[in-house]
Amino acid sequence: MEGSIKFGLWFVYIRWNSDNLVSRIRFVKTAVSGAVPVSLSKYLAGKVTTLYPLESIHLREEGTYGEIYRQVHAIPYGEIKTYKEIAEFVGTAPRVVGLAMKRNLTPILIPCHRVLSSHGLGGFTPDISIKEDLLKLESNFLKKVKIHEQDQV
DNA sequence: ACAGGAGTCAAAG
DNA sequence: CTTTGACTCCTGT
Repeated sequence: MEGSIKFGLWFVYIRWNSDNLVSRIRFVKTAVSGAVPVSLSKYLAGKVTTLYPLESIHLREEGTYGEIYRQVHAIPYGEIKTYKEIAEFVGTAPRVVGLAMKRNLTPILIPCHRVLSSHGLGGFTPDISIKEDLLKLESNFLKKVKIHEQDQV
């Protein structure tokens, strides 16, 4: 199954199967017909913090890249880590983490936007502004939650 | 066998 | 502040 949904100036394309296993997520300029999973549209609307029950094919991968993808996947919503931190945990070089992120077939699901460089944002394909938007989306959601909690006290 | 990354750090201009 | 070079190590060819 496949489909797309608008996100800012881009469309998020997604392809998945009946087991909620996602094989591809991509940022494209023009819409692809078809609906997307509810959890994805809610996430992009800033209404939920989890993509469950969607799962990335990368999590089942063997070897160094698999380790990297699992570590990145474990970064909580709204939090960030550096390429270096991930590299040290997995036991490899920061550049290898960068490479793995560039070849990430399922961004958002494997939240590569939460991995920044030591000095700045780091990169993002096809456009760095998407990375900024996703980070903004998550920090805005967390702010709202805080305000709501204060109301209840 | 080899070149190249979504990186990092120190040193120099 | 910006540029340069050394270091790193996995992947695709």
